[in-house]
Amino acid sequence: MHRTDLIAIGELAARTGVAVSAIRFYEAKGLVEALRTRGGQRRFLRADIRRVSFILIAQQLGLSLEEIAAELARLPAGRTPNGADWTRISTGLRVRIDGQIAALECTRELLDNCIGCGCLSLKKCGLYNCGDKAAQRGAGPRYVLGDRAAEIAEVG
Amino acid sequence: MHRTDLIAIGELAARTGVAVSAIRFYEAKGLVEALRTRGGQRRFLRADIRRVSFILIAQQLGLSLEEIAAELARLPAGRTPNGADWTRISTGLRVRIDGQIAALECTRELLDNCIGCGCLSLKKCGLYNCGDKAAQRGAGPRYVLGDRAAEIAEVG
DNA sequence: ATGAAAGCTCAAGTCAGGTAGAGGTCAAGC
DNA sequence: GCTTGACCTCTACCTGACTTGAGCTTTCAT
Repeated sequence: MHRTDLIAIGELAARTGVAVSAIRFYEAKGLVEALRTRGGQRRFLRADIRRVSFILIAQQLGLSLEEIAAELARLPAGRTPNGADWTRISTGLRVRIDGQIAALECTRELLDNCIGCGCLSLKKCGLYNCGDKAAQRGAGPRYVLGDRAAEIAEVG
Repeated sequence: MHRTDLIAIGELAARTGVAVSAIRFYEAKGLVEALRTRGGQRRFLRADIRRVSFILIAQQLGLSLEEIAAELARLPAGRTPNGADWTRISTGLRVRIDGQIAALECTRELLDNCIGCGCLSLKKCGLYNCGDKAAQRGAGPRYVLGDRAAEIAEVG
């Protein structure tokens, strides 16, 4: 149990459910780091299983890999992160969840008003202004969506 | 007010805040339909402003264009959709919002447990099983995320 | 000592949801 | 009738998050 602390990429993949190719991709993006054997193969720390788990959870909450990298950067340097470290960093996610819920509740309320009149008037409803959060959720090419919709004319 | 019922693509763009290129893209995807002038220019119905507005709102809730197309397909054929039609179709979105909120609340609760122990153990937490909704939110290449994470081993 | 399984790099492809630009046409007001 | 701005098609490109494949090497159990 002293040298098995290092695991191969395949095992990390199996333990986290992430594809091997994805782990290499994460490494390229700086989300995880690997030691190398003399032969050039990657060897990860057991602690990296938690790290990858965190990536998955954060992704589900809509963080981009870049944002996740920023969060992970706050883990202690040099030392292997422990339970308390993960607790601290995960607490940030909770705040994000709260924000998302609030935005959705706002959207729901506005939609209810809209359902009442069937208008779908962007101006009246303000359906677009419910938290930038709501707009940003969902990766992909939606960068603009939040900004765009602020002052849109009324429905003809 | 009888022939101005038809609007050019630029006006539809201006009224909805969507780029002209995006409207053409939506047409290509079958989300909107256009009549054509003899010269080949697109002419939209005023009612299409509502249609595009619906697309925007649904997008914010995380529906893909394909899903939105499916929703829109339920609008009355032949007849121009009226307020009641939009009310009916928008009500579907409300259900979706409720589901998203529930999934987030579940995730939050599980995360709270996790924060308690700092484990990030996917098996123990079940953080991934909180509503397939939560997993699918966020378009882009995440198709797999929901399926993948079901039976993942415990953290070493 | 060897052979299969797992790993390596690097370039290219995929998918969603678009944008940008080239090169040419239409419509409307003067 | 002409000009100018809006419109047309088509191809190519963009981002994010990966996957796929080719061609080659390392590791490990026997």
